[in-house]
Amino acid sequence: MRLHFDPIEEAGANWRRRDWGSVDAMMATTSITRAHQILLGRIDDALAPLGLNFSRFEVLALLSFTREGRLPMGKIGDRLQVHPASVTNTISRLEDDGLVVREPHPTDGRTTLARVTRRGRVRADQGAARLAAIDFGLAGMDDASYLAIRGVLREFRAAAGDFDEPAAS
Amino acid sequence: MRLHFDPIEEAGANWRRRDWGSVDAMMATTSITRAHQILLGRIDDALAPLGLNFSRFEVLALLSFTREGRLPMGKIGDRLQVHPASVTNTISRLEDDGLVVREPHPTDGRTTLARVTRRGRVRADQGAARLAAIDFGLAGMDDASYLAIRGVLREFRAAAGDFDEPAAS
DNA sequence: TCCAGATACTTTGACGTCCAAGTAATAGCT
DNA sequence: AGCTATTACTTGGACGTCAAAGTATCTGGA
Repeated sequence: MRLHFDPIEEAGANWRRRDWGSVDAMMATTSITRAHQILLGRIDDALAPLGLNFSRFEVLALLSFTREGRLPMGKIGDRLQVHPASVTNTISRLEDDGLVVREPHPTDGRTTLARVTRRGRVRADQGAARLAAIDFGLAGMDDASYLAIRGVLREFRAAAGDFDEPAAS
Repeated sequence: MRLHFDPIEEAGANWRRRDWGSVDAMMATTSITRAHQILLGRIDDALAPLGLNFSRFEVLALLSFTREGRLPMGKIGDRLQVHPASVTNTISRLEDDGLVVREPHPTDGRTTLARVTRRGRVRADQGAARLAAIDFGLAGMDDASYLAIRGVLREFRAAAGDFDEPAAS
């Protein structure tokens, strides 16, 4: 279904007519929401043939970046900003596919480590190649726009307390 | 959990080290994903006291913008870019709360109309006020950034076929 | 040493979204 | 009119996320 007008501009006009306020913020937020929806759809489509979705791929990539290819479940959640229950679920599915294994922590009995397997590393490489091939869903956008988005949103994420700003702002 | 570094910058460094390609696109997409996550969390928190989430609010707002306060289910899905099954679910829940009613289409027996009730209109107004109060989750961002985001993403959405560009590009 | 509180993960249940299949009604062609 | 394809919505199942409760383990103070 292709609309013959920009639904966000339309919403902005309605919002203004109603005098509901914060029109520019509404349009910006809605733009981000819609862009996210498009991107996630493309990414999941690209990864589907590998039996991955974006969440699973992110975990594989994160593990493969570490020195020993493993992390405590909790750290994975912290890094990827997902709920512990979601980590449990994601790791269980990756384990079912033999891309990850669970290991006990050597000294802390509470902690479970997830370790990426050889197959998992291969799968991560394949996923990365597929994502790069579609420019992470952003295909067609120019480099300046990449940087603009990243810059504006980095500021936003920092203000939201997503991470500590470096001392020298 | 507040990290002491920007996880996206970190991911970019790892990605580059691995030579996985499309680093700037990866960082831009990840930024959008994370921003969306933050925004949706704030918005749903703001609407929760009203028994709404963003999806439900969007439907109420959309209906209240129409001349007669009603639309076919399918049109709602087209406008908000959500699956028909999701529309069914959302409308059912709004109906349970008395914010919307289903009506048969006067001439087309296949079609069901959703109509916003008086209570639904009030609830939409309340939701809009709450969202405006938090600047749609973007609080703290300046007006120039709103416009920058909207401009860049509008181009992206148009390229993605989200809507037809006006003749004079 | 012992125990209360904190930490780490899992389990259960509620909710939202999507896909695929099913039901009902309309539209178009003959 | 009659038949077929299309359209509109709903239902059931799979999956992902989150919150809250449960289990196991660790930590730190008495």
